[in-house]
Amino acid sequence: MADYQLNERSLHLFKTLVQHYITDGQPVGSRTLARDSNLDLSPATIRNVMADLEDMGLLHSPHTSAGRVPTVKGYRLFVDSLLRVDQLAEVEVERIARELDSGQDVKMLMERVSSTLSSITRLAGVVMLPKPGQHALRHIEFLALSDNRVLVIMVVNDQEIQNRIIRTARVYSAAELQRASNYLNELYGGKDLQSVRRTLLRELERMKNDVNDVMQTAIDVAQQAFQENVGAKPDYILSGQTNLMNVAELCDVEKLKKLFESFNQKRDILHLLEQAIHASGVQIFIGEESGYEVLDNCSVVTSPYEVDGQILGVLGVIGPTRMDYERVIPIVDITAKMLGSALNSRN
Amino acid sequence: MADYQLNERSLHLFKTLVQHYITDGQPVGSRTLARDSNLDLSPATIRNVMADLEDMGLLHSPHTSAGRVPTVKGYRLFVDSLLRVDQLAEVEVERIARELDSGQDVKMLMERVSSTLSSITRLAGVVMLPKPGQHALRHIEFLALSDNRVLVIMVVNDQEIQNRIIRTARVYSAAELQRASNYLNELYGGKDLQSVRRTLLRELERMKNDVNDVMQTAIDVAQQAFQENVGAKPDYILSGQTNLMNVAELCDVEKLKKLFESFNQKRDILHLLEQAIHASGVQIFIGEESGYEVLDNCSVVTSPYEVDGQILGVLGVIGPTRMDYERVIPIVDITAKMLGSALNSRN
DNA sequence: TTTTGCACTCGCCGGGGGAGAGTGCTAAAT
DNA sequence: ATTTAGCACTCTCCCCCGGCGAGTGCAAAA
Repeated sequence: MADYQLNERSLHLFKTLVQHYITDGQPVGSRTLARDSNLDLSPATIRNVMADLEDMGLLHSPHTSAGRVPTVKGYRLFVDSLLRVDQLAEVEVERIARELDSGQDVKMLMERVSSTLSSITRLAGVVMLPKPGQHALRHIEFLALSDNRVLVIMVVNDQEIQNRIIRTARVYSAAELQRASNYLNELYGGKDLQSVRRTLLRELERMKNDVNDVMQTAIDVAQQAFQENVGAKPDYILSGQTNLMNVAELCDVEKLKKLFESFNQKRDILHLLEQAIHASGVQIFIGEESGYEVLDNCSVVTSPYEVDGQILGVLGVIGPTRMDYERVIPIVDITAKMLGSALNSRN
Repeated sequence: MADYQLNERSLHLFKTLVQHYITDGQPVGSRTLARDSNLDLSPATIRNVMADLEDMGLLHSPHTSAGRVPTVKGYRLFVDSLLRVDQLAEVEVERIARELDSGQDVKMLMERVSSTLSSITRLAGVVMLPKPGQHALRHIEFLALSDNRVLVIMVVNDQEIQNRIIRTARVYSAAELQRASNYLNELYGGKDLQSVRRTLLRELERMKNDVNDVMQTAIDVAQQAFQENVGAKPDYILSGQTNLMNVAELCDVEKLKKLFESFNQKRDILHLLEQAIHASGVQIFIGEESGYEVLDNCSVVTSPYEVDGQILGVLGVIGPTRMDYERVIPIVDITAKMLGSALNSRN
């Protein structure tokens, strides 16, 4: 068994083949490739090269007499070594910037990003919300409602607002609540939510009965307010699923159904995104590589977004394995950077 | 042309046919109907009856030699006159109650309702959020953020919280904002948001320069806070779209795509729901009756939900025309009532 | 090393034909 | 007068077949 080598020519042919396949979706044969490659070679020669590439596991024939199609390994090689990523056209950059510019709160901004990604790439866009543990408590406020209910408003990171309504054991007066919130703001302003919670619990334990009224109220109420759901689990926003229906490979209703169900269940996608958050820069999961069978025939292109070097979350798109990487990659890249600076500028 | 009459027998046969078609999805022929009707008639007789029903426009043959299928008019007759709606089993009522019971805020509750509807009926559930104009301002609060930004928190109807961040021309101190909110709460607490807005604008016009500091601040800030988006347009929540993929009639990817796109664009669905909100009790839109072509082959079963006789919104399910009305109708009905009382109990 | 020539393999597509389901009509039965 | 039986007919669905086109692999020539 000769150990095959990838010379310039075969690489060029391979790259041409992949590009052709990405735009067409059809297996590409030797004649077509001979025409497209600008190499002035006969189909027969091309066939020999293709046979070698197939032996190397980069190509694959759906059946005896159809052209060749890239394998997962082939895509890997393509995106890792062959792809040259174009600079994004100025127009597109501006378009992204424009779409992102007006945003009320963070969640809305994220929705914006997701739908922008999906409409520009014509794939499904996904954005994972900033992961928890990064939330610094900026301000907390209590508001008495009727029936022992208290509205808690927390401003975190100076940009995100969380509300919850809690039920309390007894009625608190507006003044009591005011004092409690003053107390908490003073003591814990700027601290991380998780640690606030831990500290509060410890405090409560240590002081038991031996506390003054203000603190008693504060701890009582705050304890409930921070319970569990603090900075809720990271979630994601998905847009443009309909775009996936245009993709021939996914036109099988059964497959599509599975995919959508997995979107609903969130688990698989979330795992994948969590994996992606640790790497920096654009990352590409090709087909089965993701390890989630629902994502067979799909690739996921992600990039984390960050503020002040702190990675807050990850965004990207989901599409067919044969998506137009040359276009998608810079879009995801730029979008992540712009989201980062958008988040930055509002601090 | 004899004017056909619907005697007991033909009605019974018609009803049986519709029920059969609803469970099977297959055109039903004379032999099948003869077996199912318990009438001890031969297929030939049935055929005569069916021919009459077809002449009346209640049935329709997909082609010469397939059985019959109900027309839209047929469905109308069926749901209006023939359907006897079963009491919902105790178990199911409890299930709905259980699914609805824990709910933090209103939006979450609505999401809950929508997904409950969809999982119980195995169709797509939809809930329109309370329409605007019903919002009584309970409390308003301002919180200074950095960079001339102010967080506005409004509690409306004592249950729903709205946040927005506004940018102000100059920096306001916490004390100023406090006074402004006191002022607004005092003057406008309990009033409808829309009318608050109108009054404010008038006020502003009349007083121009001749106002004291507190009022100036209050009006300045409040004006922005109430701008446009007050009580945002009514929106809706949709769950369980995947269920629609199970429905044979909708398995055509093109059709499904259109439907989903219309869900995303919201317009059509929203119009329909707005129509439904004016009627009381369960309402059923069958196929093309809705007037929206995307909803061809679909029916929409809705019911408004109300608190204290005040209709707040509407909920329902979307499914294939041949959905199981006998089951779906009481479910929608009960759910609307339960949502009403759930909303009531939190006041 | 590349090309030409050739036999071979598949998938796709359209036509043909049988099976099955269901109809409408007519004539007989009740 | 209504219901039934009989029958010819129609239409869909499905399977099978064969031709066509695209593409391959191999061997021999350039």
